[in-house]
Amino acid sequence: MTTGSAAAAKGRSRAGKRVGRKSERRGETESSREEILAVATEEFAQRGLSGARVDAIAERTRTSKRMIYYYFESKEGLYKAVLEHVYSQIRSIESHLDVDSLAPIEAVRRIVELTFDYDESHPHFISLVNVENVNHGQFVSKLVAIRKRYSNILQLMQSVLDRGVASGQFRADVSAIDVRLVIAALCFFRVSNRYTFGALFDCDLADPQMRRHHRQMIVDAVLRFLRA
Amino acid sequence: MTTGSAAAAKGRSRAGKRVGRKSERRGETESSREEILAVATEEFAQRGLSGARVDAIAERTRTSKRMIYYYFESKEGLYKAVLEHVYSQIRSIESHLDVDSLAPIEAVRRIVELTFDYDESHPHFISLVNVENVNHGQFVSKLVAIRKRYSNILQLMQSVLDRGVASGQFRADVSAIDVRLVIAALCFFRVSNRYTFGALFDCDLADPQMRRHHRQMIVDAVLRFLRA
DNA sequence: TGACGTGTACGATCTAGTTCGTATAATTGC
DNA sequence: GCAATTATACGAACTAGATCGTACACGTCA
Repeated sequence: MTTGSAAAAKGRSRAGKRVGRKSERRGETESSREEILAVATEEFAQRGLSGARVDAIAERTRTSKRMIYYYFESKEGLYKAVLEHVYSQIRSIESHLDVDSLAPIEAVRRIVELTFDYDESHPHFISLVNVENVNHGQFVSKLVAIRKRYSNILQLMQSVLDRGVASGQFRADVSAIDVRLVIAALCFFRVSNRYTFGALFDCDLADPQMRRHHRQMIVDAVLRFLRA
Repeated sequence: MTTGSAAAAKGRSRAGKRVGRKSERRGETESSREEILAVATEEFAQRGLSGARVDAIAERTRTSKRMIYYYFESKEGLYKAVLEHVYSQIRSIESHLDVDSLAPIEAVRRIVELTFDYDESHPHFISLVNVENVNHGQFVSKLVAIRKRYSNILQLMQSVLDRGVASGQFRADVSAIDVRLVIAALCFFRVSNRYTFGALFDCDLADPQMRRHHRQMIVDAVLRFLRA
């Protein structure tokens, strides 16, 4: 078991190094490990942790099931890696944006738009978060690196709020976490519940026109929520 | 297969009749069918469609696996029944409420509060909707009876909006579906994402104080969203 | 007697994980 | 500089156990 971990860890760095060489040989940019991860992301997002089949993942890669266990040790290990990967890709959306250089209202608008666009263009991420919640979040809670990043997001949000309150544009009785919740809920729900909401209310949330409309609407809703 | 369906259909009405008798005999109100449905609801909500185990469901009832297949034909059939059951329990929340007798703002407030309270007290429902969305809503789309009810909800909402616009309290450029989306998103997300959101932002959304705070906050957010 | 309701035991299949073995590249010893 | 050894990357086939579903019972009530 200990040897197993060590082997996997080594394999990881090796796989990293390998990219260049192998890509020359095969004319591909993806190492086996990365390919497995990409396919597994889709599979877990579409079928859930228990619904995903290791064999199905293996078949869709150019490599074999053996390699999944070689690199990730177990189905659960692969799932964890997928989760960590998609969460780390967000890279604290806010930190890509120099919110401090924007006026509070403009900063909030940009944060909402970024969140909206990210969620809309990453349905796999949304789906995986859903899967994780169905599983009572057993695995997210262990992603310490990710959690740290999220606390930064809150701090950034808080600074924007503080400036808005100081300038008299925002009300003072809203916390950063509240705003995050409102923004996340409005952006996330559209994507996560597109199938049930779409079916029950007979509308297509993926329609570009609807999407544009809701993008504006959510920005507006959040600003109204914050306005003094 | 046709006979199978017929048997199940008969079984259903039979089971219905049986309730009284059996409850006298065993001193219980639940028929086998209802007991299976209740246990399955929990199981599917906690583990998803593929994660749920028929044997596990059977073990948790006072009856056997045979009866699951007797009444529901298959695991999928049981899942469909569970979904239909939880969706029909909502019974169009709004229709329980005589919105027409309330002033527009008050009507919206009550609708939000009802939605909030329903979602908070039915985490299994939320979880099942999640499961269904991970599965691309293959089954909701077939629940025609449910879909009809939801279109009524929209009509009720529209009438409230119309009155609000007429009285000058609400703005005119918001559709019933938009409001439904905003309300649903804000109420649903708190419950559906309580594990991931809680872990990442290090807070407990189930905390009663937090819940009370958010209940008020969401009402407020929706009203601010609608205000002319 | 015959339809309904129920339990037990079993089978066919699926699936996570493993075993054994190979090829290629890296490293070491001389 | 080259042979020997070792480590990494990979594949095919297999196994043990899980899991859905069924065959065949038996009882019970009208």
